[in-house]
Amino acid sequence: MSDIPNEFATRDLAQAKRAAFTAARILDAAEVAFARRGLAGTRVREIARAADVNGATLYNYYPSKHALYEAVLERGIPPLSAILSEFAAASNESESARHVVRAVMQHLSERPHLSKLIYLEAISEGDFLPKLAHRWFRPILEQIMGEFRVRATPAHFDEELYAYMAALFVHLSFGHFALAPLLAKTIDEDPISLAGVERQTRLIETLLEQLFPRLLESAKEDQEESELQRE
Amino acid sequence: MSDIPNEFATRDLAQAKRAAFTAARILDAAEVAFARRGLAGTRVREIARAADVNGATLYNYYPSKHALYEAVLERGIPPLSAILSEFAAASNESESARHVVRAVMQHLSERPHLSKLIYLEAISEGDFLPKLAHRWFRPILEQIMGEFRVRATPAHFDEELYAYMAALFVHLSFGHFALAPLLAKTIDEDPISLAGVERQTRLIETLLEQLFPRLLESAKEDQEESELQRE
DNA sequence: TTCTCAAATGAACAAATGTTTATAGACCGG
DNA sequence: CCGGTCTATAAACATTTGTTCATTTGAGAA
Repeated sequence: MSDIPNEFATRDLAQAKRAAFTAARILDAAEVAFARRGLAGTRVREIARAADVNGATLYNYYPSKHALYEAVLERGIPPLSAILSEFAAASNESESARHVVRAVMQHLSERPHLSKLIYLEAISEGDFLPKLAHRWFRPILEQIMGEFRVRATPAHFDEELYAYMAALFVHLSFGHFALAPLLAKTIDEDPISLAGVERQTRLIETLLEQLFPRLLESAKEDQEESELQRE
Repeated sequence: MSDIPNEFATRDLAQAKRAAFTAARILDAAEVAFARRGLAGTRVREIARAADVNGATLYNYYPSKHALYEAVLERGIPPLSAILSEFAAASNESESARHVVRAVMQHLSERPHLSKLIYLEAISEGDFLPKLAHRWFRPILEQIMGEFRVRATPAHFDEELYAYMAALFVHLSFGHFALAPLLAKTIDEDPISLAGVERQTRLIETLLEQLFPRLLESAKEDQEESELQRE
């Protein structure tokens, strides 16, 4: 099976390496471009120029602009899910929520385009949105729901309330990177800098760990209130 | 000054009305389109089709696609600022924060494109972003800073921390509408429906009114901590 | 060096883009 | 019904768009 003639093997290996390199360069450039203007707003030649290849070269690796766009998202999502499932395994320890927050924020600060890609896809209601919902957002939701069911409270709430709490977490982490350019133009500190990310991370940590039980309590009251009103 | 010949006046009035009507129809269609795909991703003909006018008609009212885009944003921002300044006037009563939240959320649910426009402009770092920062985001920041300075605590924090708290509010209100399509694909309830908006409004109210003093306390500790570490 | 073959390219294509211009249409006072 | 004036249109323009294809380049094997 592995007895490919050596001459060919080494040759193919070298070529495969080169090919992989350009493919990656194109994918990186595409990520940056798509994260700024979205699928419809990005020009193929612009990606090519940024990747320093001819416009036609791009089509040696990806059959279409749309396919390239999907490739960008397909590469971006798994690591995000990985962070969650990693902590889901050992989630019995009490500090786990704090750790997830830090891990997510650190990952996002290393790949600041991800948040923007997700927001753009959501806002424009693109073709990829269903996949995004099922492969990325639903797992987050499940994780947070499980977390709260176990630790926070004996009472249980509608699915929707959990979903909104999961969304709250997303708003504060992913949203921070999506809105960063606006915040940057308003204050002096760069929200994407180490200091900025650290500050936001602490804010989320404080909110989630220390205050969420209270939030649950109060939400319970709200819910009972509105159940009363319903009668 | 007002003695314009009557014949002309009535004629002009009727025509002005018609013109204003089409101009508004174009502006509305443009708002929807730009809120989905942003400036670069939106096609002029697409706006024209949605407004049910010929592509050329559009240029009788707006000199360029870019100008039309700016007109959309110029119309959207003032009401947002108005909500704030309205409550800023009578902000001594204790329930004011709660009222601002409700007012903002209600306004956004009536004009759900606004959030998306803002997020798109921020993400793509468009030409309008500086104006957005100074005319919309900075006032919010000032308002919230003032609020906290007066009521919350004797200690004071860096400008940046206040900014991030203002941003927190924006994430949860505006971000809710921007991310709504994703949330909608993940759960059953439509986040933009009356029930959905009400739920999110309560979440924010609970968070801000009941929990923010504690958040400030804890943030103060964090700050002192990091000041200690700095030495 | 020469040969081979995948990788990269320049030139070309039809369709779509933002915008302009010359013409037709609608409204209203006479 | 007429004539003027503003509004709306169809057709056209140059450029840019996504994509294809025939050709050239370049690195490794002989």
